[in-house]
Amino acid sequence: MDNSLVRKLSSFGPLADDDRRLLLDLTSNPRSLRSHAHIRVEGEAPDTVRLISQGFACRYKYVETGERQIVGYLVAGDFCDLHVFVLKTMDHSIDTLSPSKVIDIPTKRVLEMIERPALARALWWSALVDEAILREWLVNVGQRNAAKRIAHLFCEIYMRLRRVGLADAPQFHLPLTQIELADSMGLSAVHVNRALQSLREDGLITFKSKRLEILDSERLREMSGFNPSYLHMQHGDQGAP
Amino acid sequence: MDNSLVRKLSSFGPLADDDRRLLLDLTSNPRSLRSHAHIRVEGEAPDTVRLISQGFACRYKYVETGERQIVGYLVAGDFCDLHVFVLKTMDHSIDTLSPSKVIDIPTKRVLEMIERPALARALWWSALVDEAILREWLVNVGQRNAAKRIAHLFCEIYMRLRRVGLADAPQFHLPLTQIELADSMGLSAVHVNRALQSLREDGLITFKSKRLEILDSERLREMSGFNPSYLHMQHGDQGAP
DNA sequence: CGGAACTTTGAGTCACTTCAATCGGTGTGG
DNA sequence: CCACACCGATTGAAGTGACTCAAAGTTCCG
Repeated sequence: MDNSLVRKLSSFGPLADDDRRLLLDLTSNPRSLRSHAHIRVEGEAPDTVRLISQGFACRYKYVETGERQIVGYLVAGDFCDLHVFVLKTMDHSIDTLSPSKVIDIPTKRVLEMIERPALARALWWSALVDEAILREWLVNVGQRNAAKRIAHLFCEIYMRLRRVGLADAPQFHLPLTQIELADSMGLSAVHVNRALQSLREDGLITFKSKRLEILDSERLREMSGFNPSYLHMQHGDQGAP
Repeated sequence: MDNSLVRKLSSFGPLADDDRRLLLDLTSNPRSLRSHAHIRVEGEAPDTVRLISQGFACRYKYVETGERQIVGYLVAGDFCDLHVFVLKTMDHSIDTLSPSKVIDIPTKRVLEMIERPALARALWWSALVDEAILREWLVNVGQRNAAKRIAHLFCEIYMRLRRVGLADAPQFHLPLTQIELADSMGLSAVHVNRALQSLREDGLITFKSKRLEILDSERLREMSGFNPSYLHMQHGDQGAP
């Protein structure tokens, strides 16, 4: 028996059976959300920890001009917020990008998790990796051109999906529009379109009907400067297909 | 009795006397570092938690082209790494930017801190705020033009220095070169220079000999879209001078 | 079938880059 | 105490990656 959360936390280190069982217990009874539903809204004060159990979502923030910046994607096994007990309000929002399932973990259960050293460490690891991903996005947007940014993002998502068992082959469902890609990478949608064309012309990817295929993952990684070490996958494969 | 760490954690919530005492105990015996010394190097495996007790430092990462992206600044009271027990290696480096003092907190002491609920929450808060700052940097670099990015950064640093009692007036020591500003904001040094000129011409700041003066903090905040809520300062002032 | 949302293309513009030179301050060794 | 060297700040000029605007094409879906 297995699910995305268990798989993800296992990529940090092996879990004992009872820890695994506790995690599996949590994930019963998910709530279904349609595409483009609000999971969290900036300013609200969550009193549970919310977990994505299926689907895709994104974190984002609006700026004064009305533009938005997507600051991260969430896939199955990712926590929306580990704020409970600590931060009063959300400083950003989270929306689904596809029909999804989410689980609300009541604070009581979170405490149970934290009391188990292995799970406490695994949660801490998960938070540190989220932060490392954010750093890498900043590097990406700050230093790379459009094609490289997008290529780097694709490499990252591929690795993260593999980690939870959702992308055995370098070919997977990726429910992003070019507009959403633009909002993630600090680019205009028009320019994203042209950058994608160039990646296609170079034989690196195809991306059509929300389906991404990585044709040459070695070259994609190299041209984008992708180095998966920031994902801190201490166990399991480091990615070569 | 007081120090930067205590002040910073107090901006999250009041501390009991014994918690405060424990924090003060930690901060005896700092180690002095010259300017531009390495605090942490990408790839190393820290076995302590390192804390900046005086001075300025920056986190950064190099990309394949040899450019670097600075992904954050550290001021007195900031932790370099809360990785211990969890992450094997550093995925980025940290250098001082001025003569500084750092403190190594052995894992034993970290455990003592975590055993106290109030301190555990305060550390968790500190980590969550670091992540929020990173998100805001991504928004900044992804969505704003050069002058606004720099203005936003100045607002942030001002708030963070106030929080630890290092900037009573909107005028303080800021040991950054234009090159470092460029590396932070994803800009060229030449363009940073011109953006600074425009901020000066608009009567918003002066910045000379590593000294920043904010002439009109209200307008600086407004033009850069700075909203301090992401710093989650639940106690203490929210910033208007 | 029709409309909305997304993708693609073209043309013109602009923010930011690169290259290159100069200027200024500061530390150092003779 | 001066001369040199070095680093950072500044300026100018030319190039370009990415943007905006606008229109047309395509896909999706009720």
